[in-house]
Amino acid sequence: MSKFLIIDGNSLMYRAYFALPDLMNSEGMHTNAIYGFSMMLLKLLEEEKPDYIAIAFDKKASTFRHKEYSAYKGTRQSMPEELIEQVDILKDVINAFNIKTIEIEGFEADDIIGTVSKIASESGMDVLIVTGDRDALQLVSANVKVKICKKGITQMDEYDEKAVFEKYEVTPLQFIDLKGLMGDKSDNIPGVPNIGEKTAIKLVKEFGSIENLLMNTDKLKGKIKENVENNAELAVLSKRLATIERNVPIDIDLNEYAVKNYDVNKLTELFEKLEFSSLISDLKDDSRDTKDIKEWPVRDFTYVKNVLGKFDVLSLYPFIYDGKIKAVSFACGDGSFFVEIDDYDNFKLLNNDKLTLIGHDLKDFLVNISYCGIELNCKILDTAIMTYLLNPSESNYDISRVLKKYLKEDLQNIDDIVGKGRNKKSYDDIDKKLLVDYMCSAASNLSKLKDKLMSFIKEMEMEDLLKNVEIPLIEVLKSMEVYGFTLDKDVLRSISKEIDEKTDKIVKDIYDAAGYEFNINSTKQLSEFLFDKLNLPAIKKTKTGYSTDMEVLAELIPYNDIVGEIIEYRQLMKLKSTYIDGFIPIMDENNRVHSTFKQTVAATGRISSTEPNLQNIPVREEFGRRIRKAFVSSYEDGLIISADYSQIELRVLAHLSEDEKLIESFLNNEDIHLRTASEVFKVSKEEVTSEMRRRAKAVNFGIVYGISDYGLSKDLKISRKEAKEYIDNYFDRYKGVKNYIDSIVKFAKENGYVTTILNRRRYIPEINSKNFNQRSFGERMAMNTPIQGSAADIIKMSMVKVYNELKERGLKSRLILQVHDELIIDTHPDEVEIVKELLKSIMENIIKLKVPLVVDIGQGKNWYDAK
DNA sequence: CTGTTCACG
DNA sequence: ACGTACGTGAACAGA
Repeated sequence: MSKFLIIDGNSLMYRAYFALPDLMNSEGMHTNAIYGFSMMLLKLLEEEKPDYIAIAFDKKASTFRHKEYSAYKGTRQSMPEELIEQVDILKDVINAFNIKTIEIEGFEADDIIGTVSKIASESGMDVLIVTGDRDALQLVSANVKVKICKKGITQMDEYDEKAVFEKYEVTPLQFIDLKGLMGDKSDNIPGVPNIGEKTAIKLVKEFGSIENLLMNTDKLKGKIKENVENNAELAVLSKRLATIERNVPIDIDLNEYAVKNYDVNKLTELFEKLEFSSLISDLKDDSRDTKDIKEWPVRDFTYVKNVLGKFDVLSLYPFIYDGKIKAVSFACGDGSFFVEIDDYDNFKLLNNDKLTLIGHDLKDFLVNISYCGIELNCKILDTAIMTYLLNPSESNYDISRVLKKYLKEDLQNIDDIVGKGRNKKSYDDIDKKLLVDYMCSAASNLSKLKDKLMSFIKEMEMEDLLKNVEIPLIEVLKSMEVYGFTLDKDVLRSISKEIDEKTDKIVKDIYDAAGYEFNINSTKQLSEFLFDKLNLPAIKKTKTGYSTDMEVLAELIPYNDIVGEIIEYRQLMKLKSTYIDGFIPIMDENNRVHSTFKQTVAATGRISSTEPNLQNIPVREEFGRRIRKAFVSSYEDGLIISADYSQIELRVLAHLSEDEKLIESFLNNEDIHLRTASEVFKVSKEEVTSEMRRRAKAVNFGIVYGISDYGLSKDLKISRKEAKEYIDNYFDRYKGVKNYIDSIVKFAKENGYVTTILNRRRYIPEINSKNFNQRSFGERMAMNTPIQGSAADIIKMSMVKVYNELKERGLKSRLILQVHDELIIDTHPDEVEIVKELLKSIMENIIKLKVPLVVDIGQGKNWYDAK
């Protein structure tokens, strides 16, 4: 059966006004009545779920009761100023709820309610009347109930016939007689003097009605008899005044009062103006909204505000164009909508620690809004990273590819919508329909994608890696990017000048030697000069001609002095173009450069750094190393502190292989290359020469890279036979390593993948190739990936912990860079000692291996000095 | 847009 | 007989 909810607007408005403290918004407007009324309305809609609803209001003109009795409601004070100013807004709110109000000239809300409830109940509906006034109890019948506010605004008593009788020992209709006898102070209904509730109930119970009482006054005694007899007319008038009119002449179509969706935009806007933030978040869990989303997916932020509070998991897909977030699509499950972004502050709506945001490459978005000062505290999940963990060798993790692969969803390519290169469209020229469709499809699939990926991740036992390392790392990398690394422009300029002077002279020398000018940077023109003009021996060929790389040039040095100058020119040009000319234009107003760290690029699990790449700043050659003098702290008198893992890859190898000798070396904190030299060359440690140590070091590198005699021979410029001897000797002495390498290759051949300490996985399809090169490549990957990847796991764990520790302790120092085995902290001068202790204790104890992890710390006013 | 070279771990 | 050491990114040249 349908349910008609009818509300006494005036009564509830007064009720809210008096029950609540004097609330005001920042404009000084009183809001308590609107607030209380809205709260009651929301609660009623949610609890009662009516099919029809109406709110009745008094009409200001005098009512028929005043005509009969001029003193009617005479004691009532006029409406307070603070309530009057709320009435119109309250009606706007009701309007935004899409609820119709009823007001009729000359009648009170009570009478409208009486009439409408009669019509509704006669047409077979259940009626629920909500009011603060007990008078309404007279309207109760078999299918009409009344709810009356008890205390405050949220507590209500519901009355049906039985409840009325239990409470007042009379029927609903006799309630009128009761009131006629008792009178009503608030309505200024006189009643019979000296008859209160007790006597009135007794009389109504005995006589049934006022009329019957007046006919039988002889049965009364004493003072009561006297009062009733002397006030018979008053009693009749009081009864008439107390009787709610149920036949107000109105033409009403009940269907007009069917419950509609409220106008979320308007309502949110009003609540925002009134500053009812808690109510905005109460506009929630309304399935009607999801329906709206599907019907019309373009929204504005007012709408978003309402919707976002409702969900504890939301998918988000941003459209970042020219470095700005132009639009975002939100989804809950597969319901989604699109919003254009005019004000980044709107993203603060996502600041909710109960919310989980699902995104694909969320860091891009988080970094972007962070540059505008917006930091979110919601939980995050990233489907791009999840996809990367499932297979870190993919060339890219574009959403369209991923959806195609895991959900068989076809998404139009974003490049087809936006255009590429010189065909890139201006934002306004983009086909909005296509963009909205693309973004909503992306967002609405993320949740399903997440579920699918998560089931695979659990299957592969990578949930810990995802949740404890990769996901927390997003915020760490974000912070590193946004904070940036401060550069000293003067240092760069002075090195630049030095390079210019040197190269000017070198270029002249080379042109003199050639007898003509050419582009020394061109491999082709340089090889013409070297191999045609100078007739030097061409040692190596490339696909396109003769090679002129470092290895070749080094061999040509003895033939002609100019070769040395070419080498120097190359080095200097590299430094200038990449690290000086490349850096100066990307420094911001605080002299900082902001790299982008890529979490889904390196197949081994490492992170990579781009634009600029801060992970390949020169260090090996002294001249290039001076570039590091330009990398300084952002703090006045601050320090750059560098903490690097000593021999982390060989330690990981010792752990994984459980090789006794290797473990022993690390337990005894030996010089690892010296020890290897003594083993490989079968001499005592005292007899190891520096050349032997150098070669042993190369052997160790070779082991880590997946050794081959050819590679080693080339690196050490020795014969393959000799290289093979080194390797054989090594494996003879380090049997555990040999066993490990054999078993990991075997594992890879059988399973098609290898794993790291944290169960990170890399597939190696090449390992079973019939092509020798491919297969060998696969074998080397099988050997190298668990080592390089486990080292990556370890430093990633350290990054998360170092970042969190600095944050929790409220330190000003910041983790600003990771270079695979090294963390760089921009350190506040007051925090040097604590940062050093913190780094060492966290990094060395982040995981317990079969060998200790050792961290070396360096400090200085710049990165150069921190080594 | 690919190839070469070279910067780092 | 095979002919690469593992993992990255940027600048430049020359189609």
